[in-house]
Amino acid sequence: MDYNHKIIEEKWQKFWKDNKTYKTTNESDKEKFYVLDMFPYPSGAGLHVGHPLGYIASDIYSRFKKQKGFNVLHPMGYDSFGLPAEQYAIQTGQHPALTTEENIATYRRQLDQIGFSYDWDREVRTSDPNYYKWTQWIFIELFNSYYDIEKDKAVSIDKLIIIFEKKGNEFVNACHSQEEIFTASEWSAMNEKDQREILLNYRLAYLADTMVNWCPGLGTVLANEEVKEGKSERGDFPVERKLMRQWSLRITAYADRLLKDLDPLDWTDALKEMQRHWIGRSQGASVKFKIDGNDNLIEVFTTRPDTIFGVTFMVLAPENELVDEITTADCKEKVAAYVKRSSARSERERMAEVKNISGEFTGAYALHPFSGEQIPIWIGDYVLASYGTGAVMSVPAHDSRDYAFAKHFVIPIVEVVAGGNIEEESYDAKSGKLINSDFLNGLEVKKAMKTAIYKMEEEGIGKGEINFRLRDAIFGRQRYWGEPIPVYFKDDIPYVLEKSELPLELPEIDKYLPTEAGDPPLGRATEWKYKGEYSYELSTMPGWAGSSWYFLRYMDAENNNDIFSDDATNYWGNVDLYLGGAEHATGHLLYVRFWTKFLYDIGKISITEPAKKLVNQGMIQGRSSLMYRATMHIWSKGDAYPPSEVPPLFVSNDVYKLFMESNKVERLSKDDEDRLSSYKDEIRDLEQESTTKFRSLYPNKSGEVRYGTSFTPIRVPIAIVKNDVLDINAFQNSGPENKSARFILEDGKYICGSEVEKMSKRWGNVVNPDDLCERYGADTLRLYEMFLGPLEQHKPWDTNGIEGVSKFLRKYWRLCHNADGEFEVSDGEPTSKELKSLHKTIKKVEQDIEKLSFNTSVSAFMICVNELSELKCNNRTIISDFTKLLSSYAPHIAEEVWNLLGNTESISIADFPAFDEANLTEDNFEYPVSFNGKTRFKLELPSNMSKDDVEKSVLESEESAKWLDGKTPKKVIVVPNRIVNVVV
RNA sequence: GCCCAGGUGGUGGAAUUGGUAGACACGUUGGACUUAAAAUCCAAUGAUCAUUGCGGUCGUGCGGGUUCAAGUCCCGCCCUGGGUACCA
Repeated sequence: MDYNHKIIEEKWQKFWKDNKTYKTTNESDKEKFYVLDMFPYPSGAGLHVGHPLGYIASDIYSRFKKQKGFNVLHPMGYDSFGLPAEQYAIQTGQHPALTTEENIATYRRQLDQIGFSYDWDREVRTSDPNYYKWTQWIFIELFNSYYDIEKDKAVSIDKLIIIFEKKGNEFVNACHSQEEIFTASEWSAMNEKDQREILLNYRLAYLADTMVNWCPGLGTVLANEEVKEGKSERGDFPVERKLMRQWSLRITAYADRLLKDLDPLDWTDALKEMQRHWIGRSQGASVKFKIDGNDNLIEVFTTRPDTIFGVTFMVLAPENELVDEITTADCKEKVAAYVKRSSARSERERMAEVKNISGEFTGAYALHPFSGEQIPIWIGDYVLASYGTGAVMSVPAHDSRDYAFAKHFVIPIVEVVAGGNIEEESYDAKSGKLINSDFLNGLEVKKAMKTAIYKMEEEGIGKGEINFRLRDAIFGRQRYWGEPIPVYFKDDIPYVLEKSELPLELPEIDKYLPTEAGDPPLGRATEWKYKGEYSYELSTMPGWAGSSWYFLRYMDAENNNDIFSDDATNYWGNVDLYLGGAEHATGHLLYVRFWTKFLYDIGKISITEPAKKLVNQGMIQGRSSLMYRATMHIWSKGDAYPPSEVPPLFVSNDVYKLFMESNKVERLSKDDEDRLSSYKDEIRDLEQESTTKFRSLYPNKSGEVRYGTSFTPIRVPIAIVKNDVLDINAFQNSGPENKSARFILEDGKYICGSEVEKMSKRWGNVVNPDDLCERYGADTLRLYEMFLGPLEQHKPWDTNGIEGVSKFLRKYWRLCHNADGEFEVSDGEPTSKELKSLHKTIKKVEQDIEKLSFNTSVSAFMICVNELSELKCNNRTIISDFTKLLSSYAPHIAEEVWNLLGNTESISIADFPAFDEANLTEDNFEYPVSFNGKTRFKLELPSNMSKDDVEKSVLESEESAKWLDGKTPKKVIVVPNRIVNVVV
């Protein structure tokens, strides 16, 4: 029988399913290994060829690890809450659960046909109440915890209450947003409502009035990382800032740990750098400035306390609360106008106007903490209300933004660090000696910083401080299709549900839109009340809630009594290899690290990081095909021909290029000139032809058809293009307007141009894995996706190349099948050549998989099969070992051959073939001999020959004489079994 | 602007980490088999000069440098892709 992928793949997929071949247990003597894919959001479009790339890589890796004797956990599930299903529900009225269910079924079918070794018994879906019950459970834990800075961990809120009862909050060292200080007796005197209100300022999940990113287009708030350049990441709707009472998670409490623990992780530097930047730790000091004639203080954060004597003005954010209070009467009007103007501008506009310097003087003065000098207080857009205290001390000599501001408004600039030229620009570097700075004079910047902070602390002016760019994460979404937040309100105060009351399930609603009163969609469920009495929280959790801990649930997915068992998490530990897209760098990957640390703090798990090693697979881009359409004119004195009937003219790629070239360069080569003029003739002929035709069709109209020589690239569906050659027939049948199309061809073919861009329906360049599985089979698809190039790299998809790997599999099949298509292997000892070929491959493939270099191992397979074919090898041992080697890449064909070899068990439990160096030793080595670094000839010599003998043999060889040309070599370099270089 | 990643044939990409640049494939061209096609197999394929042949020269984004030897290391640029954006 010829290699028939359809029969074979169906057969083994059924076998794996029936026999639960890939079931993983939590009890094993073997060492564990956890390979995780970032789970997909099941979109309606299904998978395109780019999605499975990472899944195939991780599948090969898992199967390989299994072969090497590990107990491998390799699960899959769905991030099934999310906006698209809800948007679809709004449009169609169809319940998102139904759409999601259908989409998941499609995904599953597509995944199954590629032959993955997932243990499907561990599947999770974030939208399944059995799963989100535990997401809610974690929320309750967060609500019931605060962050103790001294212990540097989350602690039960009950402990905090005890402290309040004993000592009040003055000495509590916790992460909080509580401003007032109270004593123990004051606490005890408070009613429950006030107490609970205060506790909210300490909880890790808290409700507070916060500036949020409000997206009217989606009708919900978004977290910072869901906003890209002022627009929503999903849907690309504008986002505005708005003050709202919202649920947030106090991720900032973990900022330091999130930063510190990054170092030892085996993640790419780029990714770690992105996280570091996102967390944005800066060290400096907070300094208090008195205001002249006002009791308030302006507190600022600065990273340059050393430049304190260079402060010549202060700038407050327009939103700063102090603005109103300190502005003098004569400045009121202008300041108010400025505040109004900047508040009206969206975040996006503000960003776009970075270069525009704007601001307004408040009329008020601050007093320099050391010199007591008056410092004017300004307000300005460039100071952000959301960072630090929303106020800065401006040191124009040593900060480029302050410099620009000072220059613009003509404010004095005082140099305090020597080394730059402040006439020209600010000197921002953190090196040089202090000048004009009283007690800091003569100190180096670093020393000056310490001294300044010391003095500030001594005099109670300020203190050393660390600031983070990271903001607390907004946790509520005014949406339906997400986890309900397990909270109800009594007297406007939030209470969490008892854990025994979970899950709090999503209620049914009539429409997936906000209520008339403007409440989120859950407000439509009017009967939905806690104990039939208290209102539930109406917003739901964001998309990343469920994905922040799913890797743990896989370890014990079927546990009904607990979120997961200690045994399971202790056994599986961290994810050993986590594979997914780089787009999750600051969203998902930061949150999953945060929740992992929190679960560690409360003693649920014993790891502090989710994944030891993380790899981002590159995106597979689409390759769009382009046609070039000539501009068309109708020249007419009177009544013209209807333009819609003039046939469009398309020119082939080469023709297009030639025309473009002729516009760019002054002179074309003779050859090109000739071709160009022949194309021009062709265009003229077509114009003539059309004109003649129109004259006869429309005898009453006058005119001429002309085609211009400027061209518009038009995308054409890749389905009607093969190897860049357009199927002209198919194109003409693709639409009425194309029916009459004219072409200027090259060699009788229309060659399309191409462009690499995102794979998308819009560009007609989507390639579906279903078609490829049907035509070539899953094994071929798997191999080809890997063959395409390095895993991490972005690369364009080009279906043409798939023939190569398809040929390879058929060649491998033929190795163990005779001319009649019958399975046939020979017994007996393999030859040394055969062994050499095999073992070379074993070594290479093993090394390659370990370093995730899958593309090169596919080449190695091809080389091996080419060699074995050459040797006409069908030796049982060789075929058997090679099959084991191949099985992680092409599991179906490997199972089949394995079975034909007489094995009854699945190949997935067979060991990885053992490598024996002895098979690779060579008697001779063919030395490349170079003269002055240029390879001139090759010389075969025994591999154990000494350096001196090699040198001698080389110099004595006939060929050398020619290159030495009678001269004596200056130097001869011999690298044993590598190279010989003669310097003349 | 800043921070990453990357520039190698017509194309995707290899290169034992300083040691034969272009493996392996695609594509193209020519050939074999066939009534024909498909499939399969064989050969050529970086550029250029020369050609009867041997062959020569150039060549890993650009310009320098280190070295017996550089795609690989160092210095200075250019370009492409990604991230980020007044973070005090």
